[in-house]
Amino acid sequence: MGRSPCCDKVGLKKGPWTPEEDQKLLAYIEEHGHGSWRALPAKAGLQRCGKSCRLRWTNYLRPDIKRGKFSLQEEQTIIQLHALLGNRWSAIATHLPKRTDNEIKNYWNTHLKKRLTKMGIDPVTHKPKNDALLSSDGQSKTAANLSHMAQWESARLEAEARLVRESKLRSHSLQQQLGSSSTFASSSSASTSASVLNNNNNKPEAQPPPPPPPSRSSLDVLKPWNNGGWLKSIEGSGAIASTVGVSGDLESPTSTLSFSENAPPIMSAIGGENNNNNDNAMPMIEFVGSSGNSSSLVKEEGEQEWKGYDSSITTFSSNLHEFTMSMEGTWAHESLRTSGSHDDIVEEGFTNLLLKTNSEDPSLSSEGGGESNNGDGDGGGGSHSDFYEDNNNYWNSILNLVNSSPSDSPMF
DNA sequence: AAAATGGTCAACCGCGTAGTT
DNA sequence: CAACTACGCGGTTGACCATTT
Repeated sequence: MGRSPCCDKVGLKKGPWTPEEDQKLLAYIEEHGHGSWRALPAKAGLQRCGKSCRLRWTNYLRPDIKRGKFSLQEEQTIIQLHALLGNRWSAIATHLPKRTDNEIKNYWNTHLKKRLTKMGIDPVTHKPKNDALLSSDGQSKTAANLSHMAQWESARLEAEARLVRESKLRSHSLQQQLGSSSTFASSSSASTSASVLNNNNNKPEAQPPPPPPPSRSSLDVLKPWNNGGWLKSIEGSGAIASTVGVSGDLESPTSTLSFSENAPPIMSAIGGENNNNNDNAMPMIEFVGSSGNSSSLVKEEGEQEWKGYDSSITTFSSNLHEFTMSMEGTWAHESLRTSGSHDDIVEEGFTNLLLKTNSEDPSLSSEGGGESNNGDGDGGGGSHSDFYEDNNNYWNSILNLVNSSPSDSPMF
């Protein structure tokens, strides 16, 4: 487990990059691709360690990087994904085209985190701070477990969405290798994408729920999840349709998580690049909710339109809390605790839980969880319209929150 | 005008892990 | 299987700039 000594070598330059260094690195990668980062500096004539070169490339020189202010939609995406994924910046970055994990991380730390804090929302848990204070230790532990489960499921979603990208990038890279000498962009992106995919899938959080499928092949990850039936159950509910191309066929994986208008508006990782004219289009989180909001999504820049935040905060907080509580109830489910059946848990799935966010379910409100959520994804006994409406409210409130919260409100 | 303070962000550091020998 | 290499990730630092005092 030796650590890379590359950065310990003496004589290597550190600190800000000069334009000359940038030019050298850029020219080398354009011509040869980055190849081995460790070997690159010598070949490119740079007095830098490979790590530094990689960082400079991925965070600054890469041609497919968008710089400048984050749009409102990007902010929304970050906040939501952070609620789901925590500080997994690379995973979050996969949903934000042309943004680097470093940039997102910085933006979160310098803008969004503060904004949420000012609003009385814990930026770590995304719960109202008052609520966090009230919760007992036991609840906190349970919530932590739930968070892990949520992360597993969200990771699955990431992987699925990323599959599309990976496949596309591979084919793109292949085309370029076949057709031209300029391969740097696609090869870099492809390797990054693949690596991120592996890395994320292989990086379980502290106490993950049941072990996920083996992750050597990203498709292997998805097979049990998709074929095992939990998605079927969701599909059966009409809530979500997820397909991964031809099973096990990397050639044409298409991944779509789409929702009908009446479906619970969780998030839609829009694959669909196959018929997308924009080659740079990445799977973006698409918030499908009640009307009205969609238009605001295209508003420019988050500095504006942060009005009406207080009511949104209230709604957001309470809904988020309800969501968490329902997760607690589900996670505490006896079958999940004792049966050890991975299928059960897999079938339950975070998405399913999300869809089941129904605070009216009495079994969910009882401590220690009750006999609920046995995973048929049918929405239980409650009325579908109410159920969908609750979920609509939940996600829309997040949208409203972001849409309406002033970045520099005098209120705070 | 100068000093102090705060905000931003590029870059570094250390760790975990996949892959290789 | 152990040792090692290489890489990517997230946390942190520090230089730079803007604003305030």
